[in-house]
Amino acid sequence: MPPPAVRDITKGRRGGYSPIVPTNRKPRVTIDHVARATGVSRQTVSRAINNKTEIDPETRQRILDAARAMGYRPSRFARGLVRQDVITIGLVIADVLNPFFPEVTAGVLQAAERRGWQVVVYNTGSEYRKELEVIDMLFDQVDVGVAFLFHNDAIAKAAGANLPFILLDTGGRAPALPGVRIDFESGTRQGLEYLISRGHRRIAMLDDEMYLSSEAPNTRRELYLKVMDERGITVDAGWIQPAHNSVEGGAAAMERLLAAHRDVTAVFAYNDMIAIGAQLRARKLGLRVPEDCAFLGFDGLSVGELVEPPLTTLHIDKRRLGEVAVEQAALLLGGTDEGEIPEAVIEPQLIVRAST
Amino acid sequence: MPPPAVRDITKGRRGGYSPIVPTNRKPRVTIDHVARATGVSRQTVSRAINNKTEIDPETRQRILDAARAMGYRPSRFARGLVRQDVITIGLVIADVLNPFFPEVTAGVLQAAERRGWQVVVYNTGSEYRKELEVIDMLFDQVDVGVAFLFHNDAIAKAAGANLPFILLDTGGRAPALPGVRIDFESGTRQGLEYLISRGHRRIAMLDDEMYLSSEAPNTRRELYLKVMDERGITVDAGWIQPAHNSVEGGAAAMERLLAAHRDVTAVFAYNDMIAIGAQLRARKLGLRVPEDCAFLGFDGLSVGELVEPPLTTLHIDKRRLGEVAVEQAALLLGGTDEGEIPEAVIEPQLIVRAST
DNA sequence: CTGAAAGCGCTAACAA
DNA sequence: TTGTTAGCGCTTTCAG
Repeated sequence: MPPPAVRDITKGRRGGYSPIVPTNRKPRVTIDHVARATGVSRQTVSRAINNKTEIDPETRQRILDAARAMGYRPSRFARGLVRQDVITIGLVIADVLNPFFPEVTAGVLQAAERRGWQVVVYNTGSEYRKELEVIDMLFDQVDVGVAFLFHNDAIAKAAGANLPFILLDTGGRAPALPGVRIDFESGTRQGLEYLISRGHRRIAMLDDEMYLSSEAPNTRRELYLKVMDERGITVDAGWIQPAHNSVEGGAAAMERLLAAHRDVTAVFAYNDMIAIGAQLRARKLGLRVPEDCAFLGFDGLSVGELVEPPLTTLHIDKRRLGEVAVEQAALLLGGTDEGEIPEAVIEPQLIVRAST
Repeated sequence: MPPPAVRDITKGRRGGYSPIVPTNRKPRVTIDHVARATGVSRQTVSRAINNKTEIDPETRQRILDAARAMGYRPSRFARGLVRQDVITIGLVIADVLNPFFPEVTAGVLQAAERRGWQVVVYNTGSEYRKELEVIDMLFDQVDVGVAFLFHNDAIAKAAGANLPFILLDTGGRAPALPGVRIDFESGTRQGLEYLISRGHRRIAMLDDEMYLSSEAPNTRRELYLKVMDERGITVDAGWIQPAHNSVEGGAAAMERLLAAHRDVTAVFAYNDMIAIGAQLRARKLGLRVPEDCAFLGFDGLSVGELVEPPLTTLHIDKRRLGEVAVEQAALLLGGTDEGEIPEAVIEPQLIVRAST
């Protein structure tokens, strides 16, 4: 037998409705309480709360006052259960602190607001475990997932989860899920051809270190190799440096690159954050930008306009990316079959500034 | 009598379960469907879905397979109704695109995740109507609000809404609601005293234009006036320029300032974004920073480290701000009375970089 | 204008 | 191990 004494105390405290000693968790005020307190039926309370017309204005006011005084708040669960209308979208991003994602989020929030949808946000840090966990959460808590997923296992899990799902950046992987594709191939091509047209040949690449071991095809690095090859430029293996996806990561990678290959004349970075860090460090080490070394980013973050010199970049319309994803989610929820969702493509645009 | 024909057609389309022509909205698969399909009670299905122990492994698997095949997904509403455990916090921010807020959001998301809470995000743009609207949404959709609110009417509404509510930045207003206070007075004092100690006297202020008509006391502008007065420095009205809260706004304000008062030697900006825009424009107009004019920001955004010269700023621990707010929300939900919530204060810290 | 009945989809408690 | 019985709190018919 378990010791009942202890248990009873606990129960007593939680369940006790002592009007003097405030209990820890206040019991919920329900529509029935309000109905009883005002001497009407709960339907009438419901009418008052929901601003229905079929109700005596006086009664309504009386009920509203009482409800407010009692601290009544309708349960969203009970409500949602009966009128299945509130739609919640689960937005999964890698890192709120990377300016790329707030812009995507802005697009998602705007599109969602237009439709009266809610947006729950999850941050994964692109960690394997978190990505898998978050899919379970989505499954339980939202009507549709819109997600940046790095790991193939997570994508596979999402695909098998019986949950409407849209990928932000389907990224050349097998189209297990509908979503938006960012045309990195076009971007990479635009960027490198531009550099080459400006006379650069020894073009280094600072890659996101996470993609070193990636199973994903069509990474920016592979596209870089492909385009360089097409142009008949032999890439020295040392030109490619892995970088942590951050300003500091870009700086460190640049330092390593310069130690080994001081002769590169341009740097093609995985993204703007890495490019900015690299450029900053290069200048600190005495190089002139772009005369000694040019820098090309990828993303088109607005911070690129603020650094010295302003960063040339392959601009992605991140806001639109978020909006389009929500539109696709709407199609999915509207009953369109997963296979029928038209592929949306975001095409990067070269923006030339002073860093090249 | 209403014309029934039209109505009937509508009803027929929505309710028709034609197996050939897919209807627009597929009817929800419920636990009962799965139960019937597998020949067990719905309780058993529930056990299988929720990984309970009291169930034959074989039965469980059979049910799980069927559920998956049928596309069954438990309703979060029905579930929430019975086990009242999932807590959702409504995070209201002014602008996702201002780097200040993603940092706060990071703190909120992290603290929420630790507790297993959901976070729904709303963006108001500090618009009067949106702020008011969002409070209605919160009231309906979340368990507790954590919000940046600019307009006093919105704060008042939130205070009267019978919803647990925490303010991010209570900002010297009447303590209608618990929340975190950012100690702008301390920050302003640190910043201005530092500038004065460096010999500056003609210190301009670029204020957020939204606060021109604000009812809030203790704005950064008023604190600036107060400290300058304490130091015996007479402030020329023209030193104060309103700026749109953005880099471009800061730039425009700086240009106006220089047109009228080229003799100022330092600029105290409402925040980093404005400071960065101002500094950029000043340099473009030929001023040397900090020799001709020094710049001091407020926020401590990481972008301040990337500009040229790096920005001196009053750093606010935004991440901690978000975390603390969630901790206060937890107290509120735990039953602590609103008045008992201890005031949390975030103290800005002067970070000296090359812009001063 | 108001109330009674029914049920949204699920799980906790109790029986079998 | 499984099924039955009660709700969770609300809104939607349908009667009065």
